[in-house]
Parts: sequence; structure tokens; C-alpha cells
Amino acid sequence: MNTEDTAAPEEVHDFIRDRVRGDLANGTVDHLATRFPPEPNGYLHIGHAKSICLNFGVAQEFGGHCNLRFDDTNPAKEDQEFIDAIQADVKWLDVGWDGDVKYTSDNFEKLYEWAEHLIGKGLAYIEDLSADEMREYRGTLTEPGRESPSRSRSVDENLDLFRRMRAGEFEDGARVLRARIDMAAGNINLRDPVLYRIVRAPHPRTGDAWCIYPTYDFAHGQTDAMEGVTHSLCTLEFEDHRPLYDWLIENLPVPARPRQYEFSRLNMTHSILSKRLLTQLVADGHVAGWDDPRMPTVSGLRRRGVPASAIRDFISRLSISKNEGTVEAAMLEHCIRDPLNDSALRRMGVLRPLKVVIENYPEGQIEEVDAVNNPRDETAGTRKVPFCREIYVERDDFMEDAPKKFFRLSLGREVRLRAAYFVTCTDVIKDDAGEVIELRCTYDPETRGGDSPDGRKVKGTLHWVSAQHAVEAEVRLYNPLFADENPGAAEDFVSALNPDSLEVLTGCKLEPVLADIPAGEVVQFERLGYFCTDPDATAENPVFNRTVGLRDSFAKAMAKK
RNA sequence: UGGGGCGUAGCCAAGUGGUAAGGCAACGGGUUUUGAUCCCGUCAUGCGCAGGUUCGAUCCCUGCCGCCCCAGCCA
Repeated sequence: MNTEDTAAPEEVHDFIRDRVRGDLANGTVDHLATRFPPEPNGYLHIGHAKSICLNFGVAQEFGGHCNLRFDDTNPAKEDQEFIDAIQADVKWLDVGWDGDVKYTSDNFEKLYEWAEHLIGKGLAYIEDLSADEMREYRGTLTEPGRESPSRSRSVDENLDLFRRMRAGEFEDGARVLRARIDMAAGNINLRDPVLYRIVRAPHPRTGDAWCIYPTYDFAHGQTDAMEGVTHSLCTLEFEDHRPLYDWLIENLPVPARPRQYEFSRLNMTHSILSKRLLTQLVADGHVAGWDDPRMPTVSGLRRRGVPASAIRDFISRLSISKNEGTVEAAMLEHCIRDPLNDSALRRMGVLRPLKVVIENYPEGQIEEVDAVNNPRDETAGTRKVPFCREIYVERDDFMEDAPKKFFRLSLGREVRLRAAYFVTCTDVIKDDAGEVIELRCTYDPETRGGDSPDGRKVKGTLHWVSAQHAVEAEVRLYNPLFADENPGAAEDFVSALNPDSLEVLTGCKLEPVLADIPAGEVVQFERLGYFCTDPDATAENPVFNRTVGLRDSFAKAMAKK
């Protein structure tokens, strides 16, 4: 028996899991429930993936349950498209979601009832002040606010006005319901925060049943309580809201006592993880859509070929803390290559073709050489690759005045063609402009398969594709959307966009089996990187995306010079 | 100048009153029919700074400094 297979998975430790463990051990809670509560006003990005992995992960680890709950309290911004896309992303991430969906809007009636309850206790009132006036009354960070004249209204009058708000008697923005807490509180969230506002916009779930909607603050904790959520995990910017969260829970007849814990959100170099800014990129056409492979969205990463397991692994290496930092994108890249290195079938594709004629190879002859599909996995077997007199190699694999350390083709140098033969460059053909347009080589028939019987060694092995059998394709190379490490610091993030984030290569030459690659499968183009087909591909025009390049220490060394 | 947080290597981080895990990156070496992978090694006399308590402090105390969040009828 393999002990590795039976070893218990190691306990994950971070301040939240330690807290959960403690609460469960000392009886503070008798079960564990979390929730992932996206607002359906955009697509999920990798920062959300952190929250998803945390919430679903904790639930799974401690025998609890995690709800996917749409926080749909603002119909002015939300849309069914996002509800659908978010579900598809969560499902794809494969974090143990059971398919059950909850909505804050499921509880609108109960929330309304509790708002009346608060009014009845004298803890909430209808505000007549305009938004601007309220801002004035609120004070500043260093000065206390002033109490509004509306604050002294009677319970009956408040109740009456609130019911009339619901009935649609007032214009949007005419009045709001506020909590009556403390206009002088140092924490501005406690200066009589808004609980309900009038919004006439069709709601994706409730249509026009309501014209008043609860704010996040009023809805979130109470919905947690109704769903039996024990640990409500959110990001640091909500830390200031916790006293309000607690105040509402304490003053309402809720069936449970959820607690909020805050962790730091994910930041990553060369990208922007703000739904507002990502929305702008999409709306203004700077990218092709939410699932543009350059986007840090879950759907963008998926389209690019990133395995869900890579995202989960990436998140698990981050750990949960309250430190605000920025993870290097290289970390994600490593996590993407890691599983692909094990699973991806090796193929050959020439991105920037340079024709090579093997002069001593019989005209019209075609051979099929055996190539290993995956050196990391013997069961992946081998495949036949056609070889003939004319082939393509990568332009970068030839250099005229090559330095000694250039282990590739140059006049007079011998290299190995992967799985085929040793070839030696005998002539370089140029066009009138002096551009190299073709290489003439000779091959050594004794080296079939890639080894020389005389023990002769070559330093370089090149990928190649038979000219006669090549599949022509378009290949899209992706570079960071932002060249700068920290685009968020730019005065205008749009101007920080990397003009070279997308490189489209046409006329690429791929080995024949690539014509039949299934959608969604990621293969390695040897020596280049990992690639998969893009949904834009058609039978006439295959399109491949580069998921991520291979590490390239040679290029790195050259760049240093 | 109000309130709430955070400061351990280039990055993400664990950690304990007893002498600083791990991962990524980087660098050096070995293997290699992918300049990939894989393997081996190096990488904090130091835990924001300054005092104090203590036999001993990254961990306790005090005072500073730096960074982040909050003045939506967004979430």
C-alpha cells in the first residue's frame, strides 16, 4: 500500500480556520456554515477565487456547508447575465459547490418586516433630507455629525412613511430609512446609516414587486442569520462595518448569531482586480470581453487554458491573512505550468516558420517518425509524425553570426530535429533585401530517431513540422495586460495598458494531429509553451491560445546581456 | 488632528518567551532527444524603529515611524 495515498491531508492553518476550529471545539457553534456572496454586477476574477476557495474550502474541511448567495440588493447595477456567468465559474472551479443557489432577494419580505421591527423599537427613522444634505449632516472624518430634524419623528409616523415608501408614493431618492445609532460616532458607519432606499429599476429576480431595496448593511448580516451562516467571511474594507453588522443582529429577532471575520483581498502584479475597473475595460472595448484571455477573470483564465486545479493550487499557496500585499504573477504562472507539465501531451508547432530543404533527402519520400507524447507519463505513448524533404523550423532557431553558446542552427552547425535526424546547415538563402528566407541542410541517415551510432553528440534539439503536412493556424500570444507591476498606482490605468498584450501570429505551422485536438485540451508545443484552441477557431481557421510559455533560461540569459 | 486595520527575505507567508517553517523568484551545480522538466545546493546573526521587562524578546510593555480602509441613497 502506498502510504502517500492514505496519509491524511494536512490541516490547513490560518487565523480563520484556527478560529473555526476553536469555535467548533469549545461549542461556540454546533455546526459550520459559510457563504460566498457575490453581487451579480460583473464577472468573477481571481480575487473572488480566493474568497470562493476559502469559503467552500473551510466548509468542506469542517463538515459544514457553503452557500452561493447572490447579493442582489441593487437592481440598478445587477443583471441576469452575471448571475449565469458567476454560477458557471463557481461550478467550473470545482470547489464542492452543490449547485444550490440562494439570493438575498429570497428574503426581501422578511427583511422588510425586520425594518418595521426596528422602527417599532425606535431604532430607525425615515429621513427627508436629500443625499447632499445628509452628507453635510454626516460630519467629516474628524468632526462629529449633526442630528437630522427627521430623527425625532414618532414611531407611528415613521411606520406610516415607510409603508408609503414601499407602496411607491415617493420618488426615487426622496426618502430613505436610516438606523438611529450615533451621529457622533468615530466610526462613520454608525452615524445613522441608510437601511432602505427607493429604487425603481427592474430586479432580475423580483421584477417590479419592490420599489424599495435594503442596503448591503441591512441585508447582509440578517441574511447570514436566516441562512444559518456561522462565520461570515469578507474582505478587510468591511472591518468598519462589523459594529453595524453586530448592532443589527443584536437589535433584531434573528434566528441565529452569525459573526463576521475579515481577511485581506488578493492583489497581483501586472493586473487589476477591481470589478469597477474591469467593467470599464470591457465597456470601453479595451479587451474583447469579460472572457478575453488577457483578463484576470475566471472565464478569461479558463478560455486561456488555465486548469481550475491551477487556480485552486495558487490560492492554497497564498494563505489567508490580514496583510495587504501583492502576489507576483510569476507565482500564478508556476501554478499553471505545474499540472500542465504532468498532463499535457507534447506536440510540435512552428510559430514563425523558416523553410528548410534537406538536400540529400530523397525527393517525394515521406517517413513517419515516432515521437513521445509525454516524457513524464509513459502511458501517454507515442505518435507518428510525418517527415520529408522540406520542413519548417523556428526562425529564432537560426542565427547567422551565432555565438558559441547558441546551440541551434547556423551555417555549418549540426543539430537534432526532435525524434527525427541530425541535420547540418550547408547554405543560407536570402532574398534581395538580405532576409534569410530558406536554409539548405543535409541529414545523416544513420541518426534516425535522434541518436548517432558513432556516439556523436549535438547540443541542440529543434522542433519542426513537415512543410507538406503542416496544419496552418493562427496563434495568439498573451502578454501581461499591464506592463507595469502596479497599474493600480497609475494616474490613469487605461494609459498603463500594455500595447503588446496580444500578439496574433498567422501562418503558423502545426503538426497534423493538432487538426483534431478537442476543445478544452491543453497541449505543450515543445520548447514553446502550453496551448489550447480558442472558441474563435473554425475548421478553416484553427486558432490557438498560448496559456503560458515554458520557462526560458536561455532567453533570460540573452536578455541580461 | 476621528475611527478601524496591518508591518517577518525581492514576493506570498508560518512561527514561538529559549534562539527564524514552507512556497515563488533569484543564483550555482548535476541529469536531459524540450536551453523545459527533474535533482542537489545557496538565499533573514534577523522579525518596521527606539527604549523597557526578563537569565533570555520576533513573541510581553511603552513610545515612535510607515502603509491601507472609512465621510455612496455601491457592495
